Amino acid sequence: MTMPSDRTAPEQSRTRYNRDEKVIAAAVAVMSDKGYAATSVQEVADRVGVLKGSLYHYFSSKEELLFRILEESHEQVREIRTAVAQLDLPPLESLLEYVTRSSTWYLENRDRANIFFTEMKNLSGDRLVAANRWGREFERGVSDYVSAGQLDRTIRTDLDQRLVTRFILGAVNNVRFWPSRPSGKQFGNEEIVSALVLLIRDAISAHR
Amino acid sequence: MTMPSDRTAPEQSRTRYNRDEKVIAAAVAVMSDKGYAATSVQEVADRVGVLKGSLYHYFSSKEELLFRILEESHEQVREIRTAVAQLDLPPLESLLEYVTRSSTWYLENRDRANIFFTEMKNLSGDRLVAANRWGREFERGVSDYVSAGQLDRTIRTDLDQRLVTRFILGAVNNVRFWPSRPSGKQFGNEEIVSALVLLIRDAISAHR
Amino acid sequence: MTMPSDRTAPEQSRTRYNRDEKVIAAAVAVMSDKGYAATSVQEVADRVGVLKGSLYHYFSSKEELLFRILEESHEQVREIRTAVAQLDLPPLESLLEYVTRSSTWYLENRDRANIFFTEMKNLSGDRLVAANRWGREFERGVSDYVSAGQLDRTIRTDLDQRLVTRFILGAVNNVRFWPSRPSGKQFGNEEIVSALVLLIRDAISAHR
Amino acid sequence: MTMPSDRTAPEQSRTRYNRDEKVIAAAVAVMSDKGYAATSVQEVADRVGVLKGSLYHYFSSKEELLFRILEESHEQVREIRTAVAQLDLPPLESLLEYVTRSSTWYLENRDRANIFFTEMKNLSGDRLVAANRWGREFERGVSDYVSAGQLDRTIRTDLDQRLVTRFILGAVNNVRFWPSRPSGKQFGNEEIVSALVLLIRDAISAHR
DNA sequence: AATGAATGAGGTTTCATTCAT
DNA sequence: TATGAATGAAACCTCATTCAT
Repeated sequence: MTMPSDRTAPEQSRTRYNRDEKVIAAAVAVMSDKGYAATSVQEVADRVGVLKGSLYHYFSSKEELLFRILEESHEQVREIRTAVAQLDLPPLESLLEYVTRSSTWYLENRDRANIFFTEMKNLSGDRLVAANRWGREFERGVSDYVSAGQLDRTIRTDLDQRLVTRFILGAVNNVRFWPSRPSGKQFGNEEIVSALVLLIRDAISAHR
Repeated sequence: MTMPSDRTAPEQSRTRYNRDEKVIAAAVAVMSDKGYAATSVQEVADRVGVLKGSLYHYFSSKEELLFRILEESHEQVREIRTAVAQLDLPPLESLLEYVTRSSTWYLENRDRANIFFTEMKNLSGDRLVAANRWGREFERGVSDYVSAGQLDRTIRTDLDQRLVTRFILGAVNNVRFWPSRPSGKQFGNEEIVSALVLLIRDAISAHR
Repeated sequence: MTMPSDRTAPEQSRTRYNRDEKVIAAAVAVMSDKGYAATSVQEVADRVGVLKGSLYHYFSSKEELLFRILEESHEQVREIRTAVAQLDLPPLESLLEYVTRSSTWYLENRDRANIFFTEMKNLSGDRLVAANRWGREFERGVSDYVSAGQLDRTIRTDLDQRLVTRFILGAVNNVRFWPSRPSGKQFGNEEIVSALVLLIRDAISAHR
Repeated sequence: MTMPSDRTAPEQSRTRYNRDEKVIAAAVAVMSDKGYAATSVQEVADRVGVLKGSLYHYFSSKEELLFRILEESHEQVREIRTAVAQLDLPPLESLLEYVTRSSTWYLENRDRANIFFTEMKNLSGDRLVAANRWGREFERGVSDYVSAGQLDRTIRTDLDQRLVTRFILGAVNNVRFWPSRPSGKQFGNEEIVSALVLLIRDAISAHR
């Protein structure tokens, strides 16, 4: 809450920041694995290497910890959307670029993605309201492109925009379950992403 | 820990059977909403209208209750697969028929589907092993059709069978999030399913 | 409570009696093994082969079941004492005869003896009062012989009668832990008992 | 299930150590009185003056609490055995010295002795295995002396060593029931112990 | 910042007992 | 007699959170 004084700021804030991130990283790992409700603060503390009580210097509650994780994920995906928007591509290309980049992020951050897509329901009050807003934003990011793509006839118009949007969202949200390569004999992230893009393009484009 | 044995004698009593089902229905509703871990036995009991302790006449543990729910869902989806197999259609048609029927089931049993796709991790021991086996079975159901479809050239061969399979599974598993029609102004289940099938067909078929 | 009518009496009472005994036998086995408090009515019912609720036709409560077991044991040991008294032997010989017979009973009824010596504390109210009376009676059975033996100089008089009595009681109560012969290579009951008697005699007799 | 590891660092804090001991002392008192199974964690907590949940800072389970009590008792009796062994007395004298010291310990720690001799059966898994090992150790402590005493002809050889051993163990284990002196009109511990030793010596020695 | 003891509410589960059938 | 569903209290244990140190 209080700003660090000028003199000690760089050192302190780095320390603080690192510790915050360490806690978040630990929480992400555990919560992705067992789910928010089944995760105890104790387990997170164990992983960080501090005592349970000490965590409360960084987070006011378990729910806030979840919120911060979701917020970070949301922020990073939003940046992807912003970056894609600045490329000024035609709708379908924008959409596919967005699919490419966000899928890549999900694959590189499987644990965070898991939490993002399954644990929102554990928030309450204002935090839940904020998270739901993110969800709608996220959906709009895709649905706007779909609408535009139908207008310029690059995306099929025989299906309602909402259905096409859901289809894309579902396919993208699920990449995190695609086979990874723990031992090198599976697929790389780029391979997975280009397959996904190919399939989505063929599913939704107007030309066939 | 212990595997559930046969609980209800077949004829034993309509009453008993109904009560079992009532408990399962209550648990499905609550667990779909809040998740297994965040659901208390108390809440399920309240919904059934009995005392907490009374539930243990029907289920030996909360985990067994979850297992029974998953088992029922598995059973019903498996029946769909069996029925489709008996139609003796060519691979791609079989696959799409299977997509049609299972998607419909997911839409008509959204709560059960939610639990099926997100709460397996809460099982342990033998029950977890059994559930994982279902998961693999389920995947095989799709992946066998994909392989056959690639062999007879009706399904695209430019992508590895495992990637195509995952894409389909992801799309199907996610129908449960598609916009339903609580107030009549959304889509009907058939409409959703035919859109899904159309999109999947265009994504994976060899002809374009 | 109600006396059976004349006609059906013999049959009925035998049945009833047998069932009562079956229940008691089951309870003895389980309670000796796990202790009264750790024994559930369910386990007793399982062993008898009836449902839990049915046991309450025979016993009004778990505590009464325990009481009946203790009462039976007490009764049988009391009969031993009476029989010995009727032999009209001199004090030391009476005492050793009593040790012989009661030790034998403990060895032949190890489970009942276990319960008799360890589970009385689980009774309450009137039943506890009655059981404590048995305990004192039991002790008197030995202590009277010791006193008489000290009077006629067959039992050592250098030790207070109460100490000698406790010593004997302790030795006798503990025979149930002496090595039995599950596979024939241990000792028989008679062998154990005569060793015990020999040792006690040498410990307490006045002549040495 | 899991074996208890080292709980308390040696120096760690007087406070912690004391609290552990306070909890153990409370548990000893209650469990000796009512038995392990009939003792609720609540009762122990009440006696310590903390909330039920707080006890779990010191012990991971009720069973572990029992284990710790038994372990402490075992440790103290083992030290007695070690001390006696270092006196380098002839077998019979060693045995009687051991009887003297351990009986004294039982009399001074009646509650702990009660638990030690009756509640082991409530352990399970590894803890039960460990406790059974103690039991065998304990028995060996006596039986080795008996064997040696028979070899050097100070202990009677007309009875099998195992029977003599059991007799001694039974007599010693039972001192805890001998009449104590709550109001001064009973016997002192030394008086009880010397009577016991006298009786055992006369029972088992070869000279008579 | 960190500790770790303590809290207190709530979790799952067990169980003796009752009772309508 | 027998059943077995239901009860309701109480059992053991967990856990997010607080706070004095």
